[in-house]
Amino acid sequence: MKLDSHEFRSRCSIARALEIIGDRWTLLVIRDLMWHGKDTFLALQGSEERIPANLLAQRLKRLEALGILRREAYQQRPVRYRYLLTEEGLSLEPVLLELMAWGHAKLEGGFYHPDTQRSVPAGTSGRNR
Amino acid sequence: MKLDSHEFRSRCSIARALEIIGDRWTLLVIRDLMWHGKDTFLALQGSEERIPANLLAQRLKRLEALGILRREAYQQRPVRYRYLLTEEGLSLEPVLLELMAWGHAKLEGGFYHPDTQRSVPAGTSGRNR
DNA sequence: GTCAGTCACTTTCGAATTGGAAGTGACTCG
DNA sequence: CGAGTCACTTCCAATTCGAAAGTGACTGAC
Repeated sequence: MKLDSHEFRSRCSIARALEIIGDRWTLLVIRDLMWHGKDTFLALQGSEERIPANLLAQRLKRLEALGILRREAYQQRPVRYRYLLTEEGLSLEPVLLELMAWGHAKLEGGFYHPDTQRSVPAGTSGRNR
Repeated sequence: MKLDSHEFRSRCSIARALEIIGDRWTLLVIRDLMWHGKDTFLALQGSEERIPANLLAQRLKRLEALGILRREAYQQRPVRYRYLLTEEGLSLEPVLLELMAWGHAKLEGGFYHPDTQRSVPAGTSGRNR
């Protein structure tokens, strides 16, 4: 069921977007795929937030069905997949950037620079409030 | 319990942000407060997405406790409150804007221009995929 | 005064999801 | 062969959701 066959409960773009990605695990998976080179089940499972395996499996399946990501086999015996964001998935990057900016400014979270792949650790900015 | 006393499960800004606003009702409430002049319980309840009253009450209470919004009485008998975003809440606007851009581009959602308060209805953009 | 309507919640309860842990099958390797 | 690894799946208690009904404090009409 791709994005174009999903029945939405609202005409509003934000509400629609949140129906697709409005839970925290989905965006965290997309973050890891987008920026951190984590593209296998085990790598995604190994993030700091420690997503439970059943939720990770369900999210990957769902995001694939929606066309946000796709998987491709990188070996055959046993078959193993890597997961890759589609253009729909990649185009969520500005959302991630703004979330990160807010989390950095208001919550003292760390800052990742996607272009240079560098991180500023959490807690290094003053509280801007 | 304000943002500065919340215990986070991750150092990552995005994960932290999602711990605060990573459910769909929260951001929809913030959207209505931010752009649509819906600042009373009844007005917020009347949005197209039809948030259930118990969830709305809980989200308002939680967001107030976190310092994302505040409430002020606009009448006394019976006492009635309006809800207003704090600076923390208002600074989520770029997140909303990017969500809207993605939802508009990929999901044919409508587009709202906050500066002019004008809306382009859902379904008016071609599918850019 | 009574009654119906309004509003801001609260409560109820079944359904759905989450989260943590254990389990399973298909491998690989010593 | 057995142990370890990986990608899930299953299980189950806890939590959250969603829809509807309930409640209390009003207001206004009769």
